[in-house]
Amino acid sequence: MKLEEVLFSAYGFSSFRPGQREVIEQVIKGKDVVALLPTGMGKSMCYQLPAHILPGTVLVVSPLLSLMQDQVAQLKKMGEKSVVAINSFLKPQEREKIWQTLGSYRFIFISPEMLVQPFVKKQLEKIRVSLLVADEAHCISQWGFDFRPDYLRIAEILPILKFPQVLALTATATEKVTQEIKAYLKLDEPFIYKHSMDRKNIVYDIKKFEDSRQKLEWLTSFVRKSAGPGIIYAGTRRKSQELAAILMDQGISASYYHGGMEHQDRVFVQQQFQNGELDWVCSTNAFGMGVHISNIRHVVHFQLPTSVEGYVQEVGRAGRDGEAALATLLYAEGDEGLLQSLVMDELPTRHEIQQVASHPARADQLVADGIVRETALRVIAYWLSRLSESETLRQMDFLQSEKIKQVDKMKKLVNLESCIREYIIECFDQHLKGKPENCCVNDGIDYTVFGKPQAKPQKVVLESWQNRLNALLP
DNA sequence: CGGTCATTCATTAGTGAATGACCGGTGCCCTAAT
Repeated sequence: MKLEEVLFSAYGFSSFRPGQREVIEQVIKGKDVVALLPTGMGKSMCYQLPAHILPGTVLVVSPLLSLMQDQVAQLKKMGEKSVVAINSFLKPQEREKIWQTLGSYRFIFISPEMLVQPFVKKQLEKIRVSLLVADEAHCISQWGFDFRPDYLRIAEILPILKFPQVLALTATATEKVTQEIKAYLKLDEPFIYKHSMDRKNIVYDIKKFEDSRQKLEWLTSFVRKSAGPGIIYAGTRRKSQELAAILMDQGISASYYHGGMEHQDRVFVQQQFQNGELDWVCSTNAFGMGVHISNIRHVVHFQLPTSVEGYVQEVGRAGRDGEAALATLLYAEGDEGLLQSLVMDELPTRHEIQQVASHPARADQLVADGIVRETALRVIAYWLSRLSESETLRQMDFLQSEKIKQVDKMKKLVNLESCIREYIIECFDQHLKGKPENCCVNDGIDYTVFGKPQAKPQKVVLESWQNRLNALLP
């Protein structure tokens, strides 16, 4: 059967999007693949379609529980019944049942943390996995080194699964990140598909101010005269709430989102935004992954992101529909401060490493006493189980210097006098092929194309059935 | 770096200024306590 026929019979699509065919062909041939496809290019089809041709299960490593739930729901909606997410949402009974029937699933979604647990490994050993997928594979290098070290351990599952082929998917990866993905997933000679990272319909703007008050004044007047939906990225949780409050005061439809909120509140905000009931979300960098909304017109950065990669990911959430979208980066003197210090705090300190190394049995106590941070302990434990204390210290120094380089690239972007699009693409080790007419602040921007806020239809208030019935009756 | 919170001080009573310490973002896990 031809691929198009499978595509049509299983999913009802009649043609592939750019890149999909190339990637899927290689997967079916049995190659390992690293695929860099921009947001909104149908990455998930790259493993969904092969699942209908390969004999065994497709195991998908996914970074967020909410993303997993989403993907499962989406597959079920398309009529796929044999799909499951293994995570902490499961009740013990459900979990027990899943272990019993594990081999019968066509798709299994799992977090890296769950994947490396000994019991889970033992369960997965019993089944036939044809394809291991690392979804959002840039997380390996974005989070693996300082935040979620289990991301560096995904390859441990390969011998247990008797070396299935591997597919790594991401929208943003520099050459360095691509190499790290290859190294940590133990891919010898993968087929690498790289789509251009450039998003032609995104226009890059930078606004500079003397202090944060001016920034705020600009933001409120900008939001009032701009068409949503839009995301405003703030540097801290508190700031995201503050900005949302200020906008709401002006009668603008806005809310906030950050990692410190209750899970259900986060889900609620995201859904409101996706349903078009909310024009603006003020958030930390927690917001965005797994947000499927195609018509985001604006992404504003109220503070600097910590890397160009992070910036591109956040900006990339705009304009998935292909229509013009504006990315505005706001800068006030002194803004680098927060950036610098956040980045300095990311990695375990020398003191933390030395404490854990000299009291390995009391590590948990060190966390309880507030001497070592919990995240730091996990990162230290990962490295100390592989390297000596002095090697670990050296590794952290090295990672620190890499982070400083990333921050410097971001600082350079703010002060750029040449084309921003060109600079960004070069940060991703690619070359720009042709500039759009509306390009960036340094090449001149036509602001008229991004739309003005529309008069919203009055919100429909759902009446109770009694009231509606009464209204119908004379 | 910049904002916030706690402490200190002067002093005769509850507050207000000044100083210094501290913190800031991203998520999985099924733990222990309700």
